[in-house]
Amino acid sequence: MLYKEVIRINNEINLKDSLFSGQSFLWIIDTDRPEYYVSVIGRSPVVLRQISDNTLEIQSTSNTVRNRLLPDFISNYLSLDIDHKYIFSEHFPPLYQELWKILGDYLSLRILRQDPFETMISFMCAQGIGMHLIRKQVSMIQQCYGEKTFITLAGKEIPLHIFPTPERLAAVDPLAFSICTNNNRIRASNIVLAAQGVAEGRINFDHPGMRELPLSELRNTLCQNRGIGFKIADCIALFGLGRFDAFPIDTHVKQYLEKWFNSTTALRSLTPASYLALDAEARTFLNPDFAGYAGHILFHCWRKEVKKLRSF
DNA sequence: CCCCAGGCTTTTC
DNA sequence: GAAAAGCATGGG
Repeated sequence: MLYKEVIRINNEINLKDSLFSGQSFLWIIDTDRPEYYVSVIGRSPVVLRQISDNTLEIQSTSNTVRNRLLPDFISNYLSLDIDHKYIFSEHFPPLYQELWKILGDYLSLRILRQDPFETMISFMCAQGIGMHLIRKQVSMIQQCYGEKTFITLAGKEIPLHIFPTPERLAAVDPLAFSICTNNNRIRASNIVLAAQGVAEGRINFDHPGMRELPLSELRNTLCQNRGIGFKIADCIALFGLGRFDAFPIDTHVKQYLEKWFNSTTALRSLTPASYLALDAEARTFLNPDFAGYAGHILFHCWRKEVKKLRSF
């Protein structure tokens, strides 16, 4: 049965940039109806469309999530509970006036609260390669190992794949799986090991405290797994565990820290030591509780406005 | 041909 | 300790 509703929100949102800024790699656009964005959240196929700055149309044909709860479900996913005024402190705009003007168009970017397992695997695919290759890997994992389902949109059935469960990925042959990891066998093996960790309960994202641990402890815990370093650990925390204080530092973040914030630390090569130094530095001009939320807005703005990247 | 992409691990000084 | 090489592929 089709369920459709319009939800109104307090803040503005840029839905497309929020979904396609590279925090989730799983949203697709139906070429016949490019204004509709389709994906599976949890195990529920969902369709979203932006109606105005602060209204969205949401659709679902699934009863996995009780449909009457869908608005709350979507609100949580899009972090609509987070007010814009928390993200940057009041001291920020006067200190960085030029940057603040450019950032204006990007403040409506929302961070998604995604599934932690999906987030972990997606960002393990993101080592030293371009965004399109990352997206290719994640969608191949979905299509090769994910359960197939459908969403009905305007009478047309669109096929979709649910992201595979930890148990499914735990059971695959790493060598065969490497066709999904850009032929990188080490990465394939690391992902299978991580999936086994989740399937066997050694990695437990539902563990009480996982979302309250001090950031350094959480990061060190996640880094126990092969293929996960500081950056990927922080991405899992930020996008998968709703830890908006986690501040992942990659090549782009390093670049904008130098150019926009005159960080001399950012001139050094990115090592564990300089990573921690940059992390501490960023918290002096970003609100520490929302450093990663702000960081993702800066990241997306940097890539689009300065690097002129079209595909993201 | 080069260098760079949402890095991490191993080896070498 | 810090630096360098290896991993893999596509695009500028």
